[in-house]
Amino acid sequence: MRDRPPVPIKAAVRRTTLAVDVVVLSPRTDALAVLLIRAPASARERWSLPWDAPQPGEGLEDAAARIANAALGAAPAYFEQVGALSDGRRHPGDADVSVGIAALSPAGVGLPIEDAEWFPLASLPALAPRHRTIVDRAAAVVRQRVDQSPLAFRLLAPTFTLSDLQGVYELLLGRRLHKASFRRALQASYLVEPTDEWRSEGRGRPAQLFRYAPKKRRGARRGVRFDLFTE
Amino acid sequence: MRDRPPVPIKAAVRRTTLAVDVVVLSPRTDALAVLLIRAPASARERWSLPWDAPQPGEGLEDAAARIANAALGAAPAYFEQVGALSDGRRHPGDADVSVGIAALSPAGVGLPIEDAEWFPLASLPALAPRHRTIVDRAAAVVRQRVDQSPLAFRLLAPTFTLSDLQGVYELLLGRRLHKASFRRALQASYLVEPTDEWRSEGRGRPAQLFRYAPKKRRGARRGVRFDLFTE
DNA sequence: TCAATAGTGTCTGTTAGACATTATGGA
DNA sequence: TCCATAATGTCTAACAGACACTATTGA
Repeated sequence: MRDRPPVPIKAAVRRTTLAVDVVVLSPRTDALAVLLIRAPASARERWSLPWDAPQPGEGLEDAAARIANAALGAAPAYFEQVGALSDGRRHPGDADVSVGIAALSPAGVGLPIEDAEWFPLASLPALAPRHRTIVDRAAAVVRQRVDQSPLAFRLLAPTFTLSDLQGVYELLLGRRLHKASFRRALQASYLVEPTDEWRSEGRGRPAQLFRYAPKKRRGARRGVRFDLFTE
Repeated sequence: MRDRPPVPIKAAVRRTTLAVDVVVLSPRTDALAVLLIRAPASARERWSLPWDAPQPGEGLEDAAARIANAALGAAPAYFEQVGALSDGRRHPGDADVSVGIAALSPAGVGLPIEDAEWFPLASLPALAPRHRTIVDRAAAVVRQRVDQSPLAFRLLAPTFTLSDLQGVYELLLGRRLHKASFRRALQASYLVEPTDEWRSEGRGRPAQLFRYAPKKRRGARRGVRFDLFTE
């Protein structure tokens, strides 16, 4: 059992082409939307994710910020890495390895450039296979981390109503939530504080505006949930 | 507002040096342990994570499997990507970008090569700064995903007692769990099935052996938890 | 006045943790 | 016999969801 290949302690590092592919997500008209840019006529698909190679010395999140900014016309509020992919799937720039990054932006922020457009997550046009995978993974990552990470608040303006917040959670989770339970749990979490402003939208009672203001508190210490469902 | 930099639709892809850094995790004597390999005398730190550049055409997980196999002498049971890093922190091979991958292996599997050793997660020797970051992130990722992913079962032999399983969860979560609650939740999850074998270890009543055998079931549909704790 | 939305109080079934008890082996 | 560990039953407090109700605005 001692004739295994030696450990590559100081292996020769090969050179690889690397792309940062950004999934800019934003709530648009009752659906999560992705920002896509029009591809040149020569490309096989007509749309693609905003992407680029990182500049020398530029961090991956910095590159993602630059790329998102160029397409959206504003800096997204939050970045979450989706992971690195180097399967055989085709990338528009034929990069060997892609780092997928989800960028979250509130509705109505920024003015996308002429060649960019929002598409609902549920009805995307054809994308290069690797971009398709990255979008799917980004959506999964965002859904998975929504209650460990303040993701939802990054899809909202600095002040928001509790119905706004619940709406974002419903978009992210893809299902309706119970209003009273949602507010009770939110109250117990000390994540938001009320402002003294109210917003009136058409009919109905005006809603109080809140802001994200998490209070330090000890972790929940709850039991194991075994939330694996094999589908 | 139209004089923003053009979108890099077809940017020139630069070449980058890429490393896959593997955090092999295994339960050893009541603590999670990481497999490190002895670095050459010329290196600044005496130990490092097993790592290598991916071969041309080799997927990242394939590379991680090859690298882990070379150090551990056996294939780990599970891989979970930790993410890509390209901050300025120093890497033993000076790679521009590292992809960190956590590899899980049951206790007692494999025979580490001569230059490899297990270190408890809580008392690691000095590592190159980027390796240190990757280890910390791997531990965080594993802790975070333990109830969405069958991680715990990959740190156990194919059959195990419920006390074994609870012990692994306690290692991963870093806290004690309530026995009756743990078993109730496990029962309700349909993740394990009993075998007709029993194991007697020293004193005490012998324990029944179980195996991981998840049944298809619908997702839990529970409410939002707001499990962000800012510490 | 009606319609629509915000926000809250109460009830009930479920569940997590505390505690106690039984079961079964080895020393 | 005693001790250690496995496995399970019961009680209780906390919680999630259903439902109903009040509050406050615009049409």
